Amino acid sequence: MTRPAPALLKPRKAPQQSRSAVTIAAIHEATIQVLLADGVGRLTTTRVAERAGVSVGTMYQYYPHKQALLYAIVDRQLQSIIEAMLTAADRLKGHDLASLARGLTTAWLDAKTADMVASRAIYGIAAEFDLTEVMKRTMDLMTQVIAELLAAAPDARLADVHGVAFMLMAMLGGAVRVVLEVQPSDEDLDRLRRELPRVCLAYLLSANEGAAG
Amino acid sequence: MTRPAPALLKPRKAPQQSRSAVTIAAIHEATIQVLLADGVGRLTTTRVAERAGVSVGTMYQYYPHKQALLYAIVDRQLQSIIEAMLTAADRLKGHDLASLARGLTTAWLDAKTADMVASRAIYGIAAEFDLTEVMKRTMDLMTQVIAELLAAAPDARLADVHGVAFMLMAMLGGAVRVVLEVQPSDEDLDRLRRELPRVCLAYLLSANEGAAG
DNA sequence: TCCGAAACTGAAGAATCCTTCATATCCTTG
DNA sequence: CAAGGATATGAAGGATTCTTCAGTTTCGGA
Repeated sequence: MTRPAPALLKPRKAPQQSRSAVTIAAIHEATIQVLLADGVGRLTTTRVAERAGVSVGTMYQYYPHKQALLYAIVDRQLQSIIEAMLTAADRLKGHDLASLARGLTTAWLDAKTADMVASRAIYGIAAEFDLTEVMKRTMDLMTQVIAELLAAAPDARLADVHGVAFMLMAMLGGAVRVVLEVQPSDEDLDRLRRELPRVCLAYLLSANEGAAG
Repeated sequence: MTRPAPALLKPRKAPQQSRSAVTIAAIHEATIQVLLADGVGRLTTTRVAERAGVSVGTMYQYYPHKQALLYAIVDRQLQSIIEAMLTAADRLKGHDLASLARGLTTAWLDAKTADMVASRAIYGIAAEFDLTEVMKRTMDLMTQVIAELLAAAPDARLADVHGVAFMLMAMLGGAVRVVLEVQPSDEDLDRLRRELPRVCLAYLLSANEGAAG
């Protein structure tokens, strides 16, 4: 998508006193709330400020424009997920396919549901401006990480490691996304948590067999 | 999400002369183009009219407001997908799990990629206002259809047919979505087409075994 | 306690955007 | 071919939204 201009997406200034940190947190929280309650279309600076209990001007003290605020929120969430996955990857390195299937799905679900509200809110802005770009980069990184795990698995004999990692990432990311997006019931979440590892493992074993010499 | 008001989402009037049909088609096409080129945020009535080569007023002759236009486009695409899937389901009824895995993924991918541009565009507005509602209903319907197919498969011995159908739908819908959303390369699409059936089949067999008496 | 910096305020300007409607043009049918 | 409905136009009103900035309040250190 050829969007407006990259613009300056960085925060305007960092908080120095503790009260401003509180303010920023309130703004973030308010943004997510408005996002979930009213949708992107009705996410206005005024509404966010109002719900955060601050004035509009305050927001503009930390972010040069609305986009920068949204970007900050998405970035924070993505970073948190990346971090969680990298930690999990570190722990899972060298484990067999079964452990990987279980470990990866658990880590992904944990990361996404830890702050489920934020996750759901973010799906809403993903389409806006150039967030696709950021999300694509994140997915590529995750795919890379998964590929390395697969390569290091003792019982793995995969012909196309990267291809399998790609599919795994698409399934994980996609399935969790569509489920979370529609305000899932507890039953739905349970099912996801129970079946997703099975899906991944079944696929891994199938791909492994198919490529066995 | 508590959104504005359901509003009247139906078209204002139906075309009677052939030229108006052409106009409507042009408006639809333009909407999708603007959506992909500029994103939801910059999708304005003026821009759409301009690209369609008509005046703004013309659009308001067929749709009471912008939302109705977007709704019409989403609805058309969803209906087309539903129809394709129902046709496929009809053909696949009574087939075994392997055929179902192959048939369902192929049908889904065909439906989504037939008008890939429209599909991608729609992912962008999905988050907006009450489209989540419509999409959820569509997904529920599809899940139901898949469940019936699974129940009718001769080699199926699934304990929780609905649960498996739910997962299958989440995987299909989700995986295809995340891949299409990021302007996939031909290689990505090939991979999806090649591996997705394998994923589904592997899962079905695994679930079938796990539940065998 | 007092002062300078940090943080906050919110009215108002500027920019969009949605929608209407009076008017003009194009078909079709009798 | 003339009349009447169907279709198209686009300037303008009304509403919303983003962003700024001059002025006020609060905090922290001296």
